[in-house]
Amino acid sequence: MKAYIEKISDYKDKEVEISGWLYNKRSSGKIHFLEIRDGTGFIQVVVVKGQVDEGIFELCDKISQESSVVIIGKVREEPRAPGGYELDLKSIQVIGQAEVYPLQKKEHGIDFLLSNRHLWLRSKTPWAIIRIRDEVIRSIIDFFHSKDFIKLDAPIFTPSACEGTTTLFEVPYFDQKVYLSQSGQLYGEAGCMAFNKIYTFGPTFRAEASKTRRHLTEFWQIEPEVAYAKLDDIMELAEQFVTYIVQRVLANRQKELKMLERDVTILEKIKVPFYRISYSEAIEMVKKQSVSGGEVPILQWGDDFGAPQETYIASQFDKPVFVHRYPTKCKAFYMKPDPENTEVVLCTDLLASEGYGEIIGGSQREENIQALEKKIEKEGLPKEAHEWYLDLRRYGSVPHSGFGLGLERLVTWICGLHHIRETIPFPRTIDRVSP
RNA sequence: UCCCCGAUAGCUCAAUCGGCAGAGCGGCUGGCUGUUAACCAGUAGGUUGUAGGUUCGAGUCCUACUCGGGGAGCCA
Repeated sequence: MKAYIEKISDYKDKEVEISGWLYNKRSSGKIHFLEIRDGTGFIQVVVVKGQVDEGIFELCDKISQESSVVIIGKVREEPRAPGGYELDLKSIQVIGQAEVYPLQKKEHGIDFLLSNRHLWLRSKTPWAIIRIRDEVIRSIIDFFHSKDFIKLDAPIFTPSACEGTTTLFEVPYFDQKVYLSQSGQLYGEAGCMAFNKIYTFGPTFRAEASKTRRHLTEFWQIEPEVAYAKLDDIMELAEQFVTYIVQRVLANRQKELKMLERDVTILEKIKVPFYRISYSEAIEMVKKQSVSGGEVPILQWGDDFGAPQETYIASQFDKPVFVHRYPTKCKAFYMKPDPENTEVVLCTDLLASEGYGEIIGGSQREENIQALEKKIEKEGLPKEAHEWYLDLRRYGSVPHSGFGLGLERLVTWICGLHHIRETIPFPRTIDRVSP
């Protein structure tokens, strides 16, 4: 009976056929331990001399790492085996004998691993991370559909910049130039006026010359946009959203979190409501720690937070924290100023706990056409390119709000990783575009 | 874009003051009946990133370049 390793406990004491690859081999003269992976999991196969054909025993000694094999064996519960189950081998067929495999069971440098990303994906750590990423993606889709959001696919080729042109990738497009999308938001705003509640989910591109553990040039963004929603409404939506995803990963990907040695007690605390502080309160927090001898440099009201301040603020909370109402001059043209204080805009950043930093940025959008036109002019953005966007204010404008979540930053935090590049199958960074 | 660091065997790294280029892993050969990145013995494996310079002598010092890593700013 054909089986997958992921479901092997369903086949206790039964004979199964597994199609996979030889992950590792340990041998002890008259007994071989083959660690087999089939993409769904890993399992140890035992081959004892005298209990199988002499030919099979000899063959097992010669199979190289990562050779593809189809094996038949009996499933047995075994406390000594990693995973709790092992297979007593009946027969084995080598489909493709592998050449000497470049990746070893010992430590490698990051340059070598990234150059061999197509093979590295087979190893346990990347395998666990990408499976958690998949669970996050499924959760995103399930969450929004359970709340009757429509998935709206924003274009990748865009004629204009959303927030300036310096970070855009320019590509030739017949006789003109277009840019790779760095956000689906403006299209999302059009979508929410047509469908009320929408979300976009797709790859976005930023040509930022950033060389940090938090940046990719190609990353996936989720951007819900809701008609008639105010800032408080989308903060509620955002905390429900993040909570739902984290709890789903905890429910369905325990094994993978354990492989990554993630402290799940921290994740178990991630439940609504999250903390909410204003930008002004955050500035005060930073000042206060400095007065009492802290090392984080203080900022004046009006400065944007740097990495040390953001890390400090997030580290003061055991759950993610919303920082809302930033100074108007720090933020994008489409954000609506707070009617109670026009020095600040109705925006919010969600900072993940443990110093992982910003995972969400959102705002209530400016719905007034005169105010928006003024902002576009002030920031020197091309008016013609934004005409269709201004139409959204001409024809039945309403308050509306949305946010953007970076998938890879979320996965980095959930997995407790050091670097964002491990959360995407084939990372694109400033100086690496292959494999 | 700016600052810092690195490049030696297939991989991870040593090499004292400028003085014979070395180990572990992986490969190959042999041994081992419960291994967990198995272990033990033997063995092959090198244009020290590239170009130039200093020196009796350069992996080591100097200059430039290439590639990579870490961080800042900016951002998700």
